[in-house]
Amino acid sequence: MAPTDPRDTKERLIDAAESLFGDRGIAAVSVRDITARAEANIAAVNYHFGSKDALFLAVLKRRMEPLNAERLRLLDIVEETAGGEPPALEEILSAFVEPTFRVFRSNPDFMKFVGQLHHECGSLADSLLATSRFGELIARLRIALLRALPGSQPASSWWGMNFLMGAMIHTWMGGHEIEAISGGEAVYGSDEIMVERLTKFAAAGLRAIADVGEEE
Amino acid sequence: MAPTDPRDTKERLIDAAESLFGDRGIAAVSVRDITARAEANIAAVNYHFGSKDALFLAVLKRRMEPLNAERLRLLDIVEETAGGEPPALEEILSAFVEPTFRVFRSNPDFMKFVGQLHHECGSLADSLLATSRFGELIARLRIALLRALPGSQPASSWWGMNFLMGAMIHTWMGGHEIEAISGGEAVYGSDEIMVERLTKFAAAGLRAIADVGEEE
DNA sequence: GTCTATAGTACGATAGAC
DNA sequence: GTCTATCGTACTATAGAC
Repeated sequence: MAPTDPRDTKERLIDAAESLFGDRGIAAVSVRDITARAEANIAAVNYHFGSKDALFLAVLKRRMEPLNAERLRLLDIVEETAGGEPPALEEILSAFVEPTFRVFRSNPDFMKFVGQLHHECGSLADSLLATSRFGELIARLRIALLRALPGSQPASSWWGMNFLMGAMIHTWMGGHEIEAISGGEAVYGSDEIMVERLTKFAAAGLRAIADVGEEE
Repeated sequence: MAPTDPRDTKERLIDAAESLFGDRGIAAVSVRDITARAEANIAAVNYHFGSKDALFLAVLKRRMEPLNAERLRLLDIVEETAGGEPPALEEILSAFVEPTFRVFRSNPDFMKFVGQLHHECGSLADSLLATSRFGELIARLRIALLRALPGSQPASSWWGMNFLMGAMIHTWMGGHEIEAISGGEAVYGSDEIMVERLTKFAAAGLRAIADVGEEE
């Protein structure tokens, strides 16, 4: 029987894998799950990608490359607009956060997949760092944060970035949960408001911990 | 051959499961992995617990029950000490955060396991909410936050709690990662400093988003 | 490029000897 | 309480027909 989705098998496999990886994690999804969802034959993953791991990398690269390129582009704009001055903390963080919520709106499964990846500690997590200019992005972000927080402890901005990443990942993965726990009081609302919440939260947090750990 | 660990098989199984669940997630760990690590027979999990799921619940309850009881106790103390006034935001958050870092020092695998649990969306995640007074803890925390942030948007404190949970989970699970990425600049340091960083970060963040989403 | 069939392995769980 | 042996199932990957 012909699949209901008209796109070619290779693309349907990436879509199916993205969706399942985001929902259940990478290790917990079988090739059979993926081919069933994609309405493809069991052998299709191996034919088109060679292995489950290679399919995983294809899923990661398809959206991560344009996503990180966009974040770097926004960082450029923020710094150019500010002239020689250090830009406001909120604007720097927004360049890092906002594009992910744009992807989240159109492809929530992908951002959940990235969240899963951050917490599946094995060798797979390293592929995130090695892929799609992620290391370059972190380095640029770090320099911008240090300029925006003159005199702060070097460790503080690292831990602040760590907290922001955690808050972001948890929001991608658990937004629904909070809506349920709160009995409807915490509504996701628009992306704009969520980005505003996250960037204001992290900017104020970074300023508050700038001197934690300082010698007396 | 006798196991090298002198404790009884049941306890060794819980220890082994906790450690493996924290490292790799729950779904990715097999009963065989657990019994091998515990130096027990393959049939031991079924004999002592009945199933892998029942062992999972035993791992969760063993430390989660005393942990949440301690968080509720600290919340009581913070509120009593403040008399009728609302306590400072930092102190409320510390009651929620500090005990987890005490457990993290002695049993890092357990807190990583809890982090894994929060992000493995299936039916297992619900067991966290249903276990060990977690719902009660969240409700108490929420009321305290609202009193400490008078006039704030109801949704804001929910999202702030969500961000704090994410930052905390990511720190349990990825502390090592940040130390590596930072090239040694972000050292974990003492629990006291990490708790101080997290509570100051979240308190300032909560104040900063208190009025986000307000009608004009 | 898509299918069937299957090799080879690992899984959770249980029965029954000791 | 611990062992061996095994059932029934699911897994990744591949070979070979069409």
